[in-house]
Amino acid sequence: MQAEERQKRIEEYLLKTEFASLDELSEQVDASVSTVRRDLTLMEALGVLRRTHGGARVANPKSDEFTFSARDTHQLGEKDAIGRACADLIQPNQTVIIDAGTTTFHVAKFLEPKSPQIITNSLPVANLYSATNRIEVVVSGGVIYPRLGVLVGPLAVEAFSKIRADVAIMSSGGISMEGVSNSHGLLIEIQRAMISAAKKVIFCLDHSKFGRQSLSMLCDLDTIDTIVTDAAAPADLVTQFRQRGIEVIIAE
Amino acid sequence: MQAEERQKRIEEYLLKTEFASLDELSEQVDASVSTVRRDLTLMEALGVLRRTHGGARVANPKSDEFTFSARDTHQLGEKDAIGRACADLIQPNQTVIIDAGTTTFHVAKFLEPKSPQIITNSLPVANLYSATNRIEVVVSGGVIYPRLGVLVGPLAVEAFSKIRADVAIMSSGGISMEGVSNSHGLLIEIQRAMISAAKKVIFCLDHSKFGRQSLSMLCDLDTIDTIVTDAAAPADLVTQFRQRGIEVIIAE
DNA sequence: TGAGGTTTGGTAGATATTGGTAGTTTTTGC
DNA sequence: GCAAAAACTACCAATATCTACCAAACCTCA
Repeated sequence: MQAEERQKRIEEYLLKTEFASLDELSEQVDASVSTVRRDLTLMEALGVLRRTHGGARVANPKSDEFTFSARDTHQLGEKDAIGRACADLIQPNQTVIIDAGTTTFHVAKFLEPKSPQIITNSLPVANLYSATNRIEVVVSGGVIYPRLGVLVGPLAVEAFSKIRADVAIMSSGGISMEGVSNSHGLLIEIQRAMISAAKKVIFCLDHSKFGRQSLSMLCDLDTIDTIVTDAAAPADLVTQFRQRGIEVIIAE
Repeated sequence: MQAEERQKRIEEYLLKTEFASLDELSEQVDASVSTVRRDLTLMEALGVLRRTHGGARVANPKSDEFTFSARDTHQLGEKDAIGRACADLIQPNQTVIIDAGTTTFHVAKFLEPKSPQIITNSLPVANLYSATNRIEVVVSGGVIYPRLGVLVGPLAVEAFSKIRADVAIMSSGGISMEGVSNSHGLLIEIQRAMISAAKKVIFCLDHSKFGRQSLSMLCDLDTIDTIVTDAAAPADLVTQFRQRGIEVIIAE
């Protein structure tokens, strides 16, 4: 790839994610870390972006667009690792449903090489691939849920009830032996539709979700095929989930 | 192959891909790398493209009405004025359909005070209000049309056929006495659905669209209630449109 | 047909870019 | 506040690409 093309892709990627680590960028543009470093130095001089320790962020963040993913530098490393590990589970050319949420967004970042067909109700995920034609992205309809950039409402539910997919990549507010729960009542109905549309159900949950229980139950453990989490997940719960026949993948 | 033919093909290829390596181009036009090199040097002198290390990129990436770019400053002033003038036509609490396109995007920017309900298939418009909860935005479903950030396909058409709105704010590639035309075939069907869903149809067209005719006809003049344009619109056409009973508003 | 010019494909040496690696600085975790 | 880990800088060797030039092929027109 040409230097300019690489730099443009870095810029576009940053506009979507607001912040990115060097490793992430080097993977995205398929170049060595050294090269990305040089690109960043150059682009910083041009005022396109600002370098930080370990990565870069956009110089003038589009104010509102990605509030949720932007502020989410919380547990960035874990979520990145979960994203990579989960993307590894996807076979090329599969049809993948991606739930809205910060963790699943990080999965979406690493899906491009698998060239899957993606179906989502998340605007950030949609934006991630709106410029490339390497991946077909289907967006469910719906009303924008303010601040989260999620499409909700009957249009969304309907969209997911009409389709079939190979995998659903989900996230939620908490998981315990009782099942998976989520705090946004509006999302539950859509998530259920996603789950029943997919042959395989993967939940991406960082360790902080373990043992937590939110307002409303989403589904019980039998629904889950695979859980992807990070190294800090409590070992006892992991063991119990495995005994229940759930594949648990510890990222990194 | 003739030199000219070769250069034309290089240009066309670049317009499609934006970047291309020498090897890629030499394969495309079936000539040696040396020849392509010479072509590129010549074409760079003519301002058609810019050489880069290892290849070339187009000098001014094409931006038709629908290619959306955050840094689109092309005729920014006019489009802004049109946006304001068009937003003035909207009554508070109306339901408004917003077509995809750069001009209509500028309308969307000024709609917030009217707190309308917005229905759109444009990702940029959706992003504009994804963070605020002062406006309800309904996004049609659909497949993302690469690079344009527009949702197309049956899901989109279906979404608009099921709804009713007060106003449709449209744009297109050209308008003449024969009617309104557009270059993207895929969008036509959706735009027709938008038009028939709305009680009132407003077209936002900067002066460069006047007298132009694109590939496919979208609708005839009788369909249009109002045209919003800028001061540089050709007076003769404006007069003729008015005689046909269309309200023409000159912004600024 | 053949001289004269032009275009083409290829090649050697010069130049630029890339990926990797020491050694230093910054950040992190306790 | 200290030690370990991560990231940065600066440099080097290995590629990749560029320029400039040459000979062969290809026109053109008398």
